[in-house]
Amino acid sequence: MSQVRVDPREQRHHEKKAKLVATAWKIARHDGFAGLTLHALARAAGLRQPSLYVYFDSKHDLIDALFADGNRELLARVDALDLSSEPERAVRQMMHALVDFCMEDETRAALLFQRPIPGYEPSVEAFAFAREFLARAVEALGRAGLTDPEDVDVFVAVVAGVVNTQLSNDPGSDRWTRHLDRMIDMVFEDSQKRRSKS
Amino acid sequence: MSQVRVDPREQRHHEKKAKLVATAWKIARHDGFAGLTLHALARAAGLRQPSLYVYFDSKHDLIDALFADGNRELLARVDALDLSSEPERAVRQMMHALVDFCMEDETRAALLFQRPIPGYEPSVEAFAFAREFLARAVEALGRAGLTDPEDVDVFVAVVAGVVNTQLSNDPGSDRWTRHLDRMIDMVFEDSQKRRSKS
DNA sequence: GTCTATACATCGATAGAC
DNA sequence: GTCTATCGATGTATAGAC
Repeated sequence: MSQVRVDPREQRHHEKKAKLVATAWKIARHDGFAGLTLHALARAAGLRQPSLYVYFDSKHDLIDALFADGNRELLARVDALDLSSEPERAVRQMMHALVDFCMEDETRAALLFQRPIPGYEPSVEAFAFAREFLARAVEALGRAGLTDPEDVDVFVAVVAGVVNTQLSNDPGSDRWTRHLDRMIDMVFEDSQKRRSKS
Repeated sequence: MSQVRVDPREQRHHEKKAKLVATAWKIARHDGFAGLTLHALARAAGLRQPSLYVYFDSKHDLIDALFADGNRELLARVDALDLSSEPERAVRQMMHALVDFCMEDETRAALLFQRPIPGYEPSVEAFAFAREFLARAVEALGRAGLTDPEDVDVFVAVVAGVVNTQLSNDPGSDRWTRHLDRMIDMVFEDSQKRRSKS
């Protein structure tokens, strides 16, 4: 982090790119991804549409920057947590952070966890952040004794179900998310029961 | 069902419309919803694009016909089931039918249960079929003793989680769907435990 | 790095003849 | 009911001057 990107030109470029990403989020939140066009972004940024190609190779490249940015933020959020030493509690903490993260910005959650943009597939680099978050979650689950890959799959499906159902059916309320702890406990108990059986 | 639509003109119109819907599904399955344009549909049907307006008022009206068609098929599928007299078993049967229905056609499932088309909102008439299916499911859950609305929400989130996770991450495999029975039982047991506690 | 100008491709929708 | 013709809007992307 010391010798990297000291070139002031590259620095300015990087900063402006970050500003454009922030502006793009603003537009997407306000008008949906359908409203996030290069013209709209340029207008909001006080630029002309072709000028954006200095910062993004293509529309998909812009979306990819948003995808990476969102996942980076999620990862930062999770890393900032003061995780409980009680493993199951730590898992609940982490999942609550995930749910809060999703609920505070539906648009961002949609980009990260659904496919709101036809034709866009995340690049491997952008996806690395998403994989990293999953790794943290799996790690936390492991500390809580939930190590069987099948149990992990079940856990993931349950949490994803809560988030997706809430976002799709009634974002803003807590009709489904309020059952998060109950559902997490449910999976843990089921996992324990299966372990004791075999 | 006897005096309705005997007019041969209306009959032909209705039949051709059904054919167009079938063709539209074919295109959407092959090229995604992004590839389903009025031009593409007309081409595949041996028509010119403006001619489609005889059958559909707009693009959204076409999508709505697909949405209704998919939900109608799902409802028919569930109604054709020979449900077990054992209530929990009947619920599992119904959910398996739902999962099979989703897995055999990702495109259709996406239209019914996600929002793959920006800007499209189902009409109330088209949505009636979806509500009807949900009603059948809730009915079956009730017969199995799962009547608490909160338990129903949990159940819905779990099943939706299985379907969505499978479709989003690895359609074609059964990595998540194979745990369907386990997860259903898990919710039932959790619900029973809560009932006995209170 | 930003601009003007423009190419190029769709797409949905309408008008009006047949 | 189907066609031709066409409009109008919108979007991404490129060329080239400054």
